[in-house]
Amino acid sequence: MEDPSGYEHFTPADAIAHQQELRKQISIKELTSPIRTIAGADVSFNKNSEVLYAGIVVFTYPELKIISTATAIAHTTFPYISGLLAFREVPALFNAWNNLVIKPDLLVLDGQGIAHERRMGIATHFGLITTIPTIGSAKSRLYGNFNEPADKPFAESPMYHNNEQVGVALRSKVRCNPIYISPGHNISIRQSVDVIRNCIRGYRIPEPTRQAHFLVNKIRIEHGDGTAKQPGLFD
DNA sequence: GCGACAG
DNA sequence: ATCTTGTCGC
Repeated sequence: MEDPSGYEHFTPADAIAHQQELRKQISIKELTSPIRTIAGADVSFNKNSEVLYAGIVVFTYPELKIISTATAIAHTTFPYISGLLAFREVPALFNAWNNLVIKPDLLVLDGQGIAHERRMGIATHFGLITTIPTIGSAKSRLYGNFNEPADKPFAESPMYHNNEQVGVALRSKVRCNPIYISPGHNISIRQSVDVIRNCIRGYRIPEPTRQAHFLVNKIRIEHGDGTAKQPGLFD
């Protein structure tokens, strides 16, 4: 398990080279051990602020009762660059992860897994450095072509790049845009979708991610970072 | 050159 | 991602 704390000084070229190196270790295969706990992770921040608020919420599975949470506040100067999200958010998430006393059997990240140009979405990246099985559940598409899934509960449509499937567009809620599911590491595509389906509780966003989102926004506001505005032109 | 572009 | 009120549709 390596330390992501050095990402701060990476250039975009360094980051891409690192992804090319890490991708060699990706394993997409059935998770055979039982899933008794699952967790959701998310990061919150103010636009144009270098402070990130990371949080992880652990649940029993498949009941989805919250049993534990952990947070971390971190600083970063790595900008948001499409395709390099992990280099901005993983260090903060890693700190929250280390603050978790009981590690879950599976972790859901807010972003892509292998549905990425180098198969290195944030879920895959986090799975590789922690060795924990991960699933990427994104609110919008980054990579992969697909047909619009039917407007029926849990309708699915595979996402491909050439002839390779990289994920699934899932209609988690009727009359809402689909969510994009892809395995991160140490789990299969089919299993990733089945687990996420079991985590949908009446909302478009799966419960682990939803609760993690509430948690990180709460600590951001508590920390007094809730209403920072654009730097005034005269102050 | 033009369009796309996780959070 | 965050800010932010109303408004259209089921």
